[in-house]
Amino acid sequence: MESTFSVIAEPSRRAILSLLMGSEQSVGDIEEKLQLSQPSVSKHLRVLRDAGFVESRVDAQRRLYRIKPEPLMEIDAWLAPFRRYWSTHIDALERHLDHMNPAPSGKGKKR
Amino acid sequence: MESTFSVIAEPSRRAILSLLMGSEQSVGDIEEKLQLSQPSVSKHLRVLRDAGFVESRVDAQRRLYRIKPEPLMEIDAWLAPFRRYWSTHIDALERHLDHMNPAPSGKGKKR
DNA sequence: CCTTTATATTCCTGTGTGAGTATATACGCT
DNA sequence: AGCGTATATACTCACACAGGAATATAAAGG
Repeated sequence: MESTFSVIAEPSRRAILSLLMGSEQSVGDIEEKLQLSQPSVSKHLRVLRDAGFVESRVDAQRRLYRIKPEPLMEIDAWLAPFRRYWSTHIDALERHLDHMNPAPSGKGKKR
Repeated sequence: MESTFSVIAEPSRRAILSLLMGSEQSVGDIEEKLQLSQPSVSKHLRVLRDAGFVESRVDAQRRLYRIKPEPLMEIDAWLAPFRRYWSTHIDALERHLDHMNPAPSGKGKKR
């Protein structure tokens, strides 16, 4: 089974998740709005569901899919320490935004 | 070239990024601390650098790698709308969390 | 029942990628 | 120069995965 991170490595799957953020959608809706083939949509939804990103409910012949938050929250949790890191290292970031200054002409590096 | 998201789909690369969050590290440091082969570390660092996640500076024979924030911030930006989504749909999330917890005490449960 | 609509699954194939091994490059030291 | 250390690259190989085409399953409706 695919890991949480590799699931969202796929652009179509990210697009599906973004689309589902608006409201629940049927397979046909997704197919049309994202211009994907029907089997492709079904297969991506399968992966998303297996990883817990979405769940479905039945509506006659259709299946309506909607987002489940947990896996994305998990990714967000992984990112959290890095967010803290930026805020305590803004200086380093700013230095970087300064762009590369002319190379230090000296040598004398050691360790 | 690999997309920002697929770069962090790789567990070793996420581990490298987490390690670099502490401080800059040489290839050998990473190799030892993460128990990876040297070529593997170098190749992952290549991918990370090509995608802008890290940069290196030279220290004698060694290369010291450190994090660059931009790509992770980009991922964080993609995640942001979903975060807003949770906060406006906390009810649904709570229902879900309720579902996995035993009910506090004698309250009616309907389902 | 048979047909239509909606979705899921199977099979095939090409492509990309991670790991391992071996080799190349770069730098420093004596 | 020659050696040791540190890192990068090349070359397999095996395998996972996305896409397309065809087919299977499911539900509704005449």
